[in-house]
This record gives sequence, C-alpha cells and structure tokens, in this order.
Amino acid sequence: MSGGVDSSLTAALLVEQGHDVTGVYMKNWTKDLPGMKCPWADDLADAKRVAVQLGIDFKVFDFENEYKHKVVDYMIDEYKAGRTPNPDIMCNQEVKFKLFLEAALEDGADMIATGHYARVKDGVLKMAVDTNKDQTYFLYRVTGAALAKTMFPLGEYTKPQVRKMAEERGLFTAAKKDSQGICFVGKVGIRDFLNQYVEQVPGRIIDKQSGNVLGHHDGAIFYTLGQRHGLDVGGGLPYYVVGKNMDKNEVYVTTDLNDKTLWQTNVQLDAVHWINDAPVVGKYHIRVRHRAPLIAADLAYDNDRVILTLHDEQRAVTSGQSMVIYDDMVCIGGGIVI
RNA sequence: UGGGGCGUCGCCAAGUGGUAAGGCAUCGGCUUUUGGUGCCGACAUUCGGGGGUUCGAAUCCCUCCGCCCCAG
Repeated sequence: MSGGVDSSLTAALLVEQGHDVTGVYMKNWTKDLPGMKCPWADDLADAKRVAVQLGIDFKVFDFENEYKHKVVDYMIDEYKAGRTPNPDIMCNQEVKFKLFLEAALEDGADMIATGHYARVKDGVLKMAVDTNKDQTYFLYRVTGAALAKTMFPLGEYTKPQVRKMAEERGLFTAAKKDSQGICFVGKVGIRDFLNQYVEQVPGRIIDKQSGNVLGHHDGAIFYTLGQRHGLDVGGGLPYYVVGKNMDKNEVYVTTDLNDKTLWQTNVQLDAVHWINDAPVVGKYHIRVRHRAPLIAADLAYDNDRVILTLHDEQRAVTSGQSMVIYDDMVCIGGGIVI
C-alpha cells in the first residue's frame, strides 16, 4: 500500500472478497530533494490509516538500499552513458515483483496484489479494462512466474470507478491526488534529481543544420531526444534536441520538425524480456512510451536482439527507453531501444 | 566623421503621429506512476540616451552613443 487511492481500494476489495489481507508499505526512498520534500512519511501514514480503517494487519518492508542500487544507480549510470532510462520499469522488475514478492512469500503470503491497472490470468499479463489508464507498459519486465503469484484487482475497473468506489467505502485516501514523477521519489524533475548525483559540466548547444553554436548547457546528460525545453535558446522557432555526444558534451538541436532522427520506423531492441514464451516472427503491436497509442509492427530477430519495423513512424524513439510488445490485449514483453 | 542602413522584452520581430502584435525562450499550471511531448496561463507604462515639435510620438526634428555595409 503506497498511501494512494489505488492501493487503498485494492486492499479494500480483497478484504471484501474474503481474503486474509496484510497491508504492506514499501519503504524505498526517504531522501528529500532540493525544493521537494520526499512524501514517504505522509504516504506511510496514509497507508497505515487505511489499513486501520479496513482492520487489516500492516507492515513496512524496507528496500531502501536495494532501491538505491537497483533503480537509482541504474538510472544514473544510464544517463551517464547518454541514454534515457525508465526507472519505474526497473522498479517493478527488481523491487516490487522480485524483492517484495519474495519477502511477502517468505512472510507467509500466498499471493501479492498491487493497485496497477492491468490484468493477469495464469501468469499472462493483459491490458486493463481502462485502456486509458493501462499500466502494462511499466510491467513488461516482470516474469510470468511472478505474475502467477500476483493479483491486480483494479484491472477490471476504470479510474473514475475506482475513485467512486473508494469514496463509497469512505476510504481516507479517496480524494488523494494521483502520484506522479519517479515512483517513490516524488514529483521531482529528472534534472533536479540528477543534479544531486552528477557534476554540471558546461557544453555547447549546436544547430545541426548550420553547425552554429547557439548557446551553452550545463551537461549533455540532462537532455534527451525530442526535448524542447531547458535549452534557453530563443529566437524564431522552437528548437528540439536531435542528438548529443557525451564525449564532447555537445547537444545537437534543430527547428526542423521533420528531422529524420526524430521519426523512427526501424527499431532495434536490446535486453529483450519475454513474460512467458518468446513470440514467433510476425505482426504485433507496440508502444514506445506510457500512454502512447498501440502501433502495428513487424517483429524479427537478430541473435539476441529484436528488430521492429513500425507501420507508422514514431516520434523520439529514444535509446534507453522501453518498447513494449502486445499481442492483441496481451502484453508479451519488450526490450530496450538501442 | 564621404555615403547608406540600423538600434522595440533574454532572442527573433510587427508597428512610420493616436496611445507597444506575434513567435522563441523563461516562469507557473494541466496532462502523465520514466525521460520527453502536448495544452493553458503569465510575461515591455515602454520603444539606445538626452532635448524639441504636437492635444498626443516607438513613429517628426535636433543631438549624443553604439552597431553594420559601401566607398576611401
């Protein structure tokens, strides 16, 4: 239980279904950041409050060290390498559906449940009924074995329904605003977050078309493909990042919205993960980022890599980001963009 | 110091007598359990400085400062 509405209602529904429920708060991050207080203490209090409301046992699992190593360090290393990682996917893979699952089973649980908007049946991950809120994108790196021990009670409902049901039950967190930003860390800008761990090194912002130096930045690490803001380069049309060179610490930009590096149809995936069996070569659907529409794509293999040919070009397909693959409503896995 | 041009928000840029468009950037908010994108809102009492003409000037005149171009 994170202290939000979703996990609160999840617990409530399980209780109503007659399960023997124990609420668990995962303590993964407690550090305040400049201009932003880490919400962990309030979240924990809210979670506990709901557990008391429901009359269930409540525990705190502490994964702070592991979260730092498996999620935060991974994230920082990726950024240092010039890529753009997705920490929340790593959090699900390494913490929620591994460490937490193991700890829960060891603690005597038969199953774990979370407030994710997704459905699972016999270890198969399906999109949520509420396709607008579907969170399978963040779950593609979970194993089928883990999912076999997992319940997602909210997968059958829409977010508005969840809010309503939470309110009907008088849950303390019924009206609490949805959390955003990096899972557990809070609503911090990635830039402010990275600033805590990497040194700012001034570099040049270069116009890809003319080669002119348009300005300077405090580190190429802070920029990602397709990014518009934060360049502090004005005059005429908006500039978008179309590349960077980590060795030279240079960021390349353009005003050309049709720049070919901004629109991809051929994508290679590394670190491929399948929830169950690897799919056969053929046509599937993919999404390049959370909440992006599903796009038809042809899947092929190249040794350990997966080659995807998208039927529609996608904007800012970025190295380090995840491309998740679907077979109809089933999320079968995915990989990381090279 | 002959000729011509220019100087309007951090940047680009309208406006040539009637009381400062717009875009970019920036900031704030919304959307979003990553990054990013997108959307909405805010943002020059003031037009290089000083003087003058006028009911009224960024717009006309004088002057000073700065920059650019062509000549020498």
